[in-house]
Amino acid sequence: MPELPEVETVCRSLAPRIEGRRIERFLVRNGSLRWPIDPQLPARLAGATLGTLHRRAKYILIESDAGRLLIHLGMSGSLRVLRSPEPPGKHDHYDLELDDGSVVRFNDPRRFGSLTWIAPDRESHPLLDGLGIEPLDSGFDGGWLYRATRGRRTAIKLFLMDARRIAGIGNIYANEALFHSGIHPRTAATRVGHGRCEKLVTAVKSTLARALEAGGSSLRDFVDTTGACGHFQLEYRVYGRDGEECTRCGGSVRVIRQGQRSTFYCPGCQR
DNA sequence: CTTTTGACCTGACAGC
DNA sequence: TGCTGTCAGGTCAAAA
Repeated sequence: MPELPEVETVCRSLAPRIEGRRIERFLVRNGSLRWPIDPQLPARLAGATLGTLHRRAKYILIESDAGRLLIHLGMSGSLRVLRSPEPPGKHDHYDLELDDGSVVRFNDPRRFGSLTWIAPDRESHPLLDGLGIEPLDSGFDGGWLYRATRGRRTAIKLFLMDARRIAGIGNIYANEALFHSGIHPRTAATRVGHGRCEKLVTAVKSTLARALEAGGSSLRDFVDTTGACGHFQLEYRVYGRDGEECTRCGGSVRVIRQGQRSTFYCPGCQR
């Protein structure tokens, strides 16, 4: 579930509920996530006051006077804010109990998510170092993409998804953006010229922005309730539509494998 | 350095 | 019904 727009939505929804709140108790039920949760973490953060939230790629950063929390939702993670107590489920791995009685609860069946900590005296974190440009930043433009792809023979779709180049474009958005820009996902990155770089950047930005709108609207109370997805999936042109009719040319959407992930595209529209 | 592959996990679903 | 295999929104680490 957590794509970049969804992580952004979670941040926006979470921020007003937790900024300025104090952590009364930090309860870890199962610390074996992608990386084990530091056993010292609950003690270090008990009593801390939470500050501003930020998103970097698909990471959620939460400032506090005892250091920063770095949260990743992985493939199946979600965060909810509970207003009244509720018995924890099988995959509810940790709770942040806040001073207003609410509980921030992390659920993640596959446990690909993570919770790490950046000490107050540390500038950054190894997981954040080396992340590429944010796709919604103004610096990410056609010229940037053109320069960055010169000499790169990897497929353009894999390039889009390489976090050390561009941070936060997931499988869905790579597929959708390539469809909207008419580029075949297997095209060598270095063979995408000026014009198509411009087009691709525009497609990436508009697809993400559109999904943020869609996610934002139906995810407004995401952290309060069920963790249901937004409705951007209703706008998928190729993702998950293997064998279905292309909405643009009427041809058949195809699926191939790239980097052990499924790539969906329209052979008629994408060259 | 770049590119590819394996690994981490559970759950849902298709096919037998 | 139950078994087996495949796939899933991510991404790091190791191998090639």
